[in-house]
Parts: sequence; structure tokens; C-alpha cells
Amino acid sequence: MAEDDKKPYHHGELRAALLAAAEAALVEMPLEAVSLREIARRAGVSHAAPKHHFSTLGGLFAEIAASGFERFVAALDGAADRQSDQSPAARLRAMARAYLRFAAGNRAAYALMFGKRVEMERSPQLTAAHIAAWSQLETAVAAIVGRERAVNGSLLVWSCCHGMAMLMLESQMPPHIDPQIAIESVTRMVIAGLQSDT
Amino acid sequence: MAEDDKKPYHHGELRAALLAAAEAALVEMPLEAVSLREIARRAGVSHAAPKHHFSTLGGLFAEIAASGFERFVAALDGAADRQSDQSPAARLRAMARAYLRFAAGNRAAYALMFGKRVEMERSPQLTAAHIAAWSQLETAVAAIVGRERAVNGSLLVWSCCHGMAMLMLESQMPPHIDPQIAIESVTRMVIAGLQSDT
DNA sequence: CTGTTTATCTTGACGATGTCAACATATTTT
DNA sequence: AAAATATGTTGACATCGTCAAGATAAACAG
Repeated sequence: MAEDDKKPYHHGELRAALLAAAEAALVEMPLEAVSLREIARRAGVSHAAPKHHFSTLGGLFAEIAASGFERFVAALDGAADRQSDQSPAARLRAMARAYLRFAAGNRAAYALMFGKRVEMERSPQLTAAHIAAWSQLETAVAAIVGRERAVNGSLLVWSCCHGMAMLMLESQMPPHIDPQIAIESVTRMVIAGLQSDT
Repeated sequence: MAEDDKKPYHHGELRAALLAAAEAALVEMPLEAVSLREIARRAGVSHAAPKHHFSTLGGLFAEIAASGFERFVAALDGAADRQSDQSPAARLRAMARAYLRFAAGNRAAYALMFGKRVEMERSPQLTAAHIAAWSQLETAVAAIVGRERAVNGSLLVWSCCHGMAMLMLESQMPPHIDPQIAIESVTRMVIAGLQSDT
């Protein structure tokens, strides 16, 4: 109902508009180049307008990271649920695939979620989401190797997924590798490593 | 022989001093906070002095990344050589350990080497070092699984190491995990995954 | 040894940034 | 309707990277 207003002094939905503008900017330019002023510019407001909605640029980014975490956890949960009739190993593989698909499809959010740009400690919501994601994974791993080895096992899985995601996002993977095939192959080997004894 | 000079107009070793100041700054403050002016300040010169030695801040960082790569490749090579009488798997594990030790002991260099802060494409030397590191790893993996599977295998190892290194450096590992034990456990599982069939 | 050229460093400037304070305008509450 | 509050705008400040112009020392030519 507010799409055709010329230029109302009050935007009305500025908070949401800023988040949208930020996400749009984040797909078009590198993270470091996204400034508060740039976001304000894209939203069509003055450079200081965001102050009333986000105390700082980090705060805005933290909000994007938080919503990213929500979708992330949901994606992993969904992937596992869709395989609930399969073996624990199949469920874990589905989660790993979902992990990498999320990273590829939400590059900016992923970078904010796992980068140092937003300081996790500042937002209890963020740390909670982070821990939730971890224990989600740990549960899936425990179904395969038992609770005893779940800690180190989930670290293995997480490291692999995170590392691969980072290599992809920062385009540092060897160019001759097909991501799809690589994902299948690597997830298979990771699970084999999990299931090995010792 | 030049440590006690008062304030010679010409520094004499400014290029080296700037690199040293940058590395010092990088261990004391987050990467994004390290500015050219801060580096100049630490070196005791004016804010524009670095211009004559490094065209840009990125250029200075690129140099640090390049020297980091040299030490990195040497560390991996050395670790493998020291195990030359052991099995290929033992050699690869030694390399993985060396990888993570390097990351932990050269946080700033590692971040610059594998982050987006310095654009690899700009320096042929950097890309060469990067490729060298990869093929170094690929060779070690090929000794275990054959050349056929070496590509995907080395991606597995690299992803795990890189991911774990990143989690450590950005302090996003679950707090209750002992890094040393984790490294041993994860490298063992990774190699088991490599050796699994299919 | 003297004069000139060259490399290095300083100073001052520009536009851009994040953030704050002061002011303007709209919405909500009283 | 008036007052209080929320949400914009404008202007300022310090800091940043970078450039251009001047200052100073070193290297070099004769």
C-alpha cells in the first residue's frame, strides 16, 4: 500500500528496506566495500538515516547473520527430516549437502555468519543459533559413531564443510574441479572416515 | 649498525621496517583495523612514506602473503621429508599437522594468504605459490590413493585443514575442544576416509 | 670538491567512510 | 488540539587511502 508514494518524509519500512538493500549490495560487491552510506544510498535515504534502526554497521550485519542462521538451521533440519527413513549416514550426508548448498546460495550471509565481521559475543541470539547448529550436527554424527566420538566426529564434518565452503566462496578451489562431483565425493569420504574404527 | 640513529631524514631500511611493523600490528589488532597510516606510525615515519616502497596497502599485504607462502610450502615439505622413511599415510598426516601448526603460528600471514584481502590474480608469484602448495599436497595424497583419486582426495584433506584452521583462527570452535587432541583425531579420520574404497 | 640528478621522506590536500549532534517533520499519545 | 515521541535530514568531526608538491639526503658527474 506504500509502493507509489512519491517521497514521504517517513519511509515507513526503512528497517526492512535497509536490510534488503544491504543484502542486495552484498551480492553485487565484496563485503568490505559495502558501507553504511552505500546501503542508505540504495534505500534512497540520507546517510545517517540508518542510525535510528541500527546503532552501527556491525549491528546491521549482525541482523543479517542472525536471520541467515535461522534459515541455515532450518535448511539442515529440513534436509535431515526429508531422509528420516534412511540410514543415519544418509541423513548426515544430506545435511552436509544442505550445508554446502546453503553456503553457495547465501554467500553474503554465510560470510557474515562465520567471519569475524560481526562479533558473535555481542548477540546472545547469534551465539545461541551457532550452538544450536553445532549440536544439531553433533546429534546427527552421534547417530553414527555414538556420543563418545561425536565431538571429534562433528568437528571433522564441520571442518570439511566449512573449509570447502570457504574455498568455494573465496574462489580458491583448483579450477579444474566440478563442485557438484567434489561435494559428492568428499562427503562420501568424510562419512567413511567417521565410520572407521580406532 | 643503525639502531641508535636519532632521526635521520632517510630511514634506510624503511621497506623492511614497514613489513615488520605490519606483521607486528597484525598480531595485535584485527586485520581490518590495520591501516597504512597505522603501519607508518609504528615505523615512525609520515603517513605517506610507504608510497615509495609499496604502491598500495594491498601490495604490502601481498608481500606478506607471498613470504608466508614460501614458509608454508617449506614447512609442509620439511614435515614430509622428516617422515620420508614412514608410510605415505604417515607422511600425509605429518603434512596436515604442519599445515595446522603453521596456521596457528602465523595467523596473520595465513589470513592474508587465504583471505580475499589480497587478490591472488595480481601477483603471478602468489598464484604460483598457491598452485605449488596444492600440487605438493596432491602428490602426497596420490601416494596413498593413486593419481586417479588424488584430485578429490586432496580436496578432502585441504578442505578439512583449511576449515579447521579457519574455525581456530576465528575462534569459532566449540570451547570444550582441545585443539591438539582434535587435530590428531581429525587427521586420523581424514586419512581413514581417504583409504576407504568406492 | 662542487654542482646536479635521483631517491626518499614530509606536508598538505581530496574524497570517502562511520558516527555524532542539531534540527525538521511526521506519527502517536494525551 | 497540544505535547511527546519516532523517524528523517543536514552538517560536522576524525580517520582512512591516495595523490601532488615541496624538502632533504644520498649518489653521481665533472
